[in-house]
Amino acid sequence: MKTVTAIARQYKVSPDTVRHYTKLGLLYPLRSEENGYRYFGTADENRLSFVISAKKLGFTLKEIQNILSTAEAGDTPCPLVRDLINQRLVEIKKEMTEAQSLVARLEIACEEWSDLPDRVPSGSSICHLIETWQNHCIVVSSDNASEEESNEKT
Amino acid sequence: MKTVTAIARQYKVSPDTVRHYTKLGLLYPLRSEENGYRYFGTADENRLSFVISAKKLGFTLKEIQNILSTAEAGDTPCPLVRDLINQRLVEIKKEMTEAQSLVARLEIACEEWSDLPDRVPSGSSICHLIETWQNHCIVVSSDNASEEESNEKT
DNA sequence: TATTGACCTTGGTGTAAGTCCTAGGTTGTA
DNA sequence: TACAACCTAGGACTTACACCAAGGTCAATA
Repeated sequence: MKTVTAIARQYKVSPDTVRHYTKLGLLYPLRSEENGYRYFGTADENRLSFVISAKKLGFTLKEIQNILSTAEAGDTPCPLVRDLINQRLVEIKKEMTEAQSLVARLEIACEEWSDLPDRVPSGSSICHLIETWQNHCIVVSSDNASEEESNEKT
Repeated sequence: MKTVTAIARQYKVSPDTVRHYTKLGLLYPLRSEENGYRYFGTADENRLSFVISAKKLGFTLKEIQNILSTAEAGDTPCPLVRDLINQRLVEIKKEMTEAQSLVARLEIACEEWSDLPDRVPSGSSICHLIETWQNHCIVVSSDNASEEESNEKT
C-alpha cells in the first residue's frame, strides 16, 4: 500500500497528477479512517500504468475513463474497447505520417538556411524563415490552403 | 484582404482561433476605421500557415511567437531560430519513436484479445485489457516503473 | 519529549489554446 | 425592408494539470 508521493515517484508523475486522477475516478485508493490518507494497491498501480500509456497515445482522460470502466464492467476483452482503441490507432498513424512529413520539410528548410550567408534586410524579402517555409509548402504539397471552402461545420 | 471567417475557412481553423492568434499578436491584420473589422493580407496568410505547421510540430504559441518575431526582426535565417527548431526536431523524433512502440504494443494486445473467446468474470481476473497490457509492459520493456526513486525534481 | 522535515489533507487560483455564448452592430442580397 | 450571414467585445467553460496556502500527521533525531 503506497501513499500518493510513493506511487507518483514510482510512475514518474507528480503527486498532483495522482490526486487529480483519483478525483476523476481513474484511481480509487483506500482512504484511511484515521487521517484521510489515500493508499494505493496493485490494482491502482495497474490502472495508473495503463492511464499513462493511453495518454501517450492521445486519449483524453474521459476516454480512458470510459475504456477502463467498460473493460472492468465485463471481464471480457470487450469489442467496444477494441474498437475504440483501433479507431485511435488509425488516427495516430495518420498523425505520425503527417508529423514525419512536417519534420522532413523543416529539416530541409533548416539545411537551406545553414547554406545561406547571413545578410541584411534586402527590401523585397521580409523573412527567409517564412518564405522558405512557404515555398516548401507550395512545392512539396498544397494541403495548407485553397481547397475551396468545402466541408467545415456549417 | 480577407475577413476573419474567410481566412479561417481557407486555412481550416475556426474564426475564434484566428481572433485568438490576433489577440496574441501572431497575426496583425488591418483594422477598419469604420466598423473595427479585421482585414488580413498575404503576410498574415503566410504567418497563419506557418503557425499551423509549427503547432503540428508541438511548438506552443508563445514559442511560435518568439520564432516569428526573431525571424522577422533580422532578415537573416537566424541561428537562434535554427537552434530552436532543431532542438524541437530532436524531441519530436523521440516522441514519435515512443509512440510507435506504444502503437505496436497496443496492436499486439488487440490481436490477442480478438483471439480470446468472450467469457464471464472468472474471479481471479479483473480485466483482460489491463492485464494483457501489463504483461506487455513487463515483457517488452520495463520502463513503466521500478527504477528506484531516482531523479525527479527534489 | 520536543522538534524537525517530509509527508498528508482540502480548497482555491492559474495556465494553454482554444470553444461557446451573449448582446449588439454591419452588410449584402431578395 | 427584412433576412441571413457576417462582424465586434467580453466573459465563462474546458482539459489536464501545476502551484499555492493553511493546517494536520508521522517518524526520526537532539
